[in-house]
Amino acid sequence: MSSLTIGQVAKLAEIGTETIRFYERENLIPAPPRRPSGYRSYEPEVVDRIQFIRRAKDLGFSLREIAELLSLRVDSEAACGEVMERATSKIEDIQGKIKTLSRMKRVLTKLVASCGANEVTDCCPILDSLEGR
Amino acid sequence: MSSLTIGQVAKLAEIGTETIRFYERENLIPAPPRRPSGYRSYEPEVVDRIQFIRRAKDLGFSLREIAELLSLRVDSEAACGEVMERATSKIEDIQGKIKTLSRMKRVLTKLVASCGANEVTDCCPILDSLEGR
DNA sequence: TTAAACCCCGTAGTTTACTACAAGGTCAAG
DNA sequence: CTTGACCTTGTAGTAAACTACGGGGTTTAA
Repeated sequence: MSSLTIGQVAKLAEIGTETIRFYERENLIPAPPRRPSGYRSYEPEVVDRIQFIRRAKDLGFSLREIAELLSLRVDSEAACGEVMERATSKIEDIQGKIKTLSRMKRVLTKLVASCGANEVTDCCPILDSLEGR
Repeated sequence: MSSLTIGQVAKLAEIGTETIRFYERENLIPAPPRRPSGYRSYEPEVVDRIQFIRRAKDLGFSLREIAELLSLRVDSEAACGEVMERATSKIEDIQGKIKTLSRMKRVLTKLVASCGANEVTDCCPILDSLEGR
């Protein structure tokens, strides 16, 4: 038996069962088939999908944006162009985030370095001056 | 006169005046001096700070975490060690985000590439399979 | 000197993303 | 064959981060 109950999925994905149902209502995960009793019956892959949602959320994507990311696929030739367009814009978005994070990291690294260098009074660059663009 | 009213700051930072007051209440920006009338009088640097907050928020940091980031500085020798510790943990956090974003970008790039390659039926890798750890 | 545009404070409402019941049905171990 | 852990739906409550009033005082440009 490769199918899981909602509770088993919740445990594997380290998330509450109500959050899974909430994601189902919000169309972030597909409604699974049901057992005769009405219990949801999940394939193990749903765990990956939930973990993807969690990671994306942690990166500042809203659930709406995550739904868009998850819908980026092509079934028919016709949709290809539109998907490419959306994917390309997401890539730019992501590239921007990476750039900002890299700058933040560089400033923090400098902060740590100057702290270590034992510059006694007022020894660290202030983070305030980080992002004046 | 280099000082700004809240409305001028709001316009420059592309944000509402109520949000600025909200950030003040939440200690994300310092309470500015007042004019005799009670009007807030800002130095232009506050605009940078607000933009930093906006960027950090977009990267998935909560306002609490942003407040922490903004407080990373050292005035006395004593605080140095603790600041270094906090900064180091933030660097790791940021590094993790960069890594996940890079993976997302790689998968999306592959998606776009395979779309362009004109693989007609079911031509794109599904994003579902993105983050199985 | 007055009217539009701005500021003050306080409180209340909204959106997003959960999180917690309540009332009841199901399953599996002893 | 029952009991405790688990599932169902639906509704309501919460936390974070704004956002929008209302009732008033201030500035500034005509």
